[in-house]
Amino acid sequence: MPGNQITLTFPDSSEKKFQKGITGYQVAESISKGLARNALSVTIDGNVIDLDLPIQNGGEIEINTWDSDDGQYTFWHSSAHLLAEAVQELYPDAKFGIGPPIENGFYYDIDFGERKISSEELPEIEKKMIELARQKSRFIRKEVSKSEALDFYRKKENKYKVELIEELKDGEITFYSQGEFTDLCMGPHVPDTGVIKAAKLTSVAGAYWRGDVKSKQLTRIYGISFPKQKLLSEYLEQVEEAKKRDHKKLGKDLGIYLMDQQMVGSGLPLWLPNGTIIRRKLEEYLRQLQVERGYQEVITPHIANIKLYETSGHYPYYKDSQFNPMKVDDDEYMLKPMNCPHHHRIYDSQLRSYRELPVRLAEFGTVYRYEQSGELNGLSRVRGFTQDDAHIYCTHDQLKQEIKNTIELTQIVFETFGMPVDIRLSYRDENEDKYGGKSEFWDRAQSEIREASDEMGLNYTIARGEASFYGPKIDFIIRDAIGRKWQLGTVQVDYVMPERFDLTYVGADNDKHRPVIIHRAPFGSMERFVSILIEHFAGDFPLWLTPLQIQLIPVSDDYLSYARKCAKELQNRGFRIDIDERNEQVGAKIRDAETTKIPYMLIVGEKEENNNTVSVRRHKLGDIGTFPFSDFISKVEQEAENKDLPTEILTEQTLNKN
RNA sequence: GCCGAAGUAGCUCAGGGGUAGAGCAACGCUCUCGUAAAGCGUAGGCCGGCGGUUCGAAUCCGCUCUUCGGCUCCA
Repeated sequence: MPGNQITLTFPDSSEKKFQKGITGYQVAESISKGLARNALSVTIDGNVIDLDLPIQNGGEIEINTWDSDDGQYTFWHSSAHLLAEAVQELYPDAKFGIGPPIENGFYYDIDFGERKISSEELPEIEKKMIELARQKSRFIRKEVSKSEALDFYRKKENKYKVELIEELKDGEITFYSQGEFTDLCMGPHVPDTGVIKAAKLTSVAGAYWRGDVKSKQLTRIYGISFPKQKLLSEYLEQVEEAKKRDHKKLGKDLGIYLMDQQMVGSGLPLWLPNGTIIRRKLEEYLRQLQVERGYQEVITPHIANIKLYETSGHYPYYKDSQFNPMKVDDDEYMLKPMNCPHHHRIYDSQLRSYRELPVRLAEFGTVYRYEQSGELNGLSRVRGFTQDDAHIYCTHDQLKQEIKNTIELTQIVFETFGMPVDIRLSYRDENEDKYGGKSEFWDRAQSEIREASDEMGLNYTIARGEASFYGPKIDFIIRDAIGRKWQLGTVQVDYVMPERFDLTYVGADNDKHRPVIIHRAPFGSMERFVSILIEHFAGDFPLWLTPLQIQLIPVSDDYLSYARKCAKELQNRGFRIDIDERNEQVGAKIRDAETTKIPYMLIVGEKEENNNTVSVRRHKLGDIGTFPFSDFISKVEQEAENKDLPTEILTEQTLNKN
């Protein structure tokens, strides 16, 4: 009977008819046995459900395996339940909070009462998890009434689940059980625990119940799991790789920055000579791009009268994350927490005509914010940092084009570093109190950034509730060389500050009008960007950025003069070079240059001196042969000029494309 | 700020109630050397800080500071 049939559309757009009430598993089976074996859950019209639930209505269907995000989500969600089951067996008094999947694994928040769990106990829990997984217990879904659910957890004296259930509607409450463990859960889950072949509990940490500082702090156990042992090993290798790249370690090894807790203070980095070269090179690079695009650079002081921030509304709005004001004469002054208000005053310092708009004011401006001590982290989270800030004052008619220009600039920047970019449009959500400015402006700004993105043919996602308080924004989320995502640059539209600072321009009609402001910062913060670059390149910077570019290694003292001659020539052409004049063997000098990640080594001895050549070693590649000195110079000049990426990055990208 | 872990030489780490250890780095001397570590020697530490227990503490206990992993926050 046709009434009993539903039509399902597969990801490849093919359609198939099925009996109403068929399960996801059966659909998978109808495609292939392998798919059915690997299936973890099924997504129908965007809703992820269990494989054994009957499908009542047609729609878009996707069978989720480990290879899809939904599949991994299901897998890790079930793993969280497995973790809870193991904990329940080992610590019968434990009370469970919530246990969701996350980007890389899962966690469970647990109240262990007076007992403290240390990381030494994790292997035992891990062992129990695998033992339980081997029992291949099925995940059984059960619909329960609200009173039943409340009864169940009241008996267990679990106030957390009771609190959660009280907020749910009767009729939509489900429990999931596997083995001896039952949990309040809306699902979905994998068919049985047997699919979890490998698990690793990675850390234990405190976490407030429902993220509320005033609530009780529960013990959060983090873990990750896989359907194959091999995947776990690969994951652990990747974690090791990330550790090797840690900018805090490399930053110290390579002499990039220093944190001096004793006398300077937490979160206040000291840039060492090597780090300063990298930072200045980045600044020069962006400055050049900005000059080409009509930006004007300005410099503003590090403190200002508090009136400035009261006018912008940042104070007292962000009072908790600012350094306390200080008394100066009869006024209060503050360390500047952002550059924008200063730029607004520069804009407002003269009468502006529509003919001179857009005015684009740029500054590498250092700002100070009071971050909580526990939040500080190397260069990536600090209390004093420099933004590659700029504010573009333009007319409403110019807005879209200016947005496009800033997007284009940001894209060029990340391309230079070999970082693929994902774009996110951050809109406001329904909670209008969180935001300033008129509703109509918001709607207009949101559609402008969307139109600009569309016209540029960008792929983007929309995130509601991620806007800043004064306007919607475009966030650039980059992926580094080992696939991690970082939110970097942003472009923000602002209709609020022009009002607050009463900014105007004289239009063609001879009337005063409000400009619109675009805030933008491709790097975001120089400190954080450098920390990400260090990890992205694993310290092997492109030639143009690297602090020491060429190491000259004379074979013995007899060839020092030739080495000095070459060095002088390279220096004259602007290269950063060093001669290893130490009384060491060649092998040792090479080794030291290699471990400090210097891109080029020039070994010079009798042969080279006689033929006016250099023997060239490239970092990580080794000996690449002997070249006439002049050929070497043109090769490296070109490499630096083109801002070529280190070979390895190029290789990884090429591989990723295939 | 809160939870957990850790602080021993410039770096990486061992030790552990009875005079503080190694490797690398540094410094000195010898070797003048051909593609990832020459040899010998010297120096280097209030075992993060304060207090307690003890005849005696780097070691045990308490507090504190700092760092790391999380939580919260991020204009």
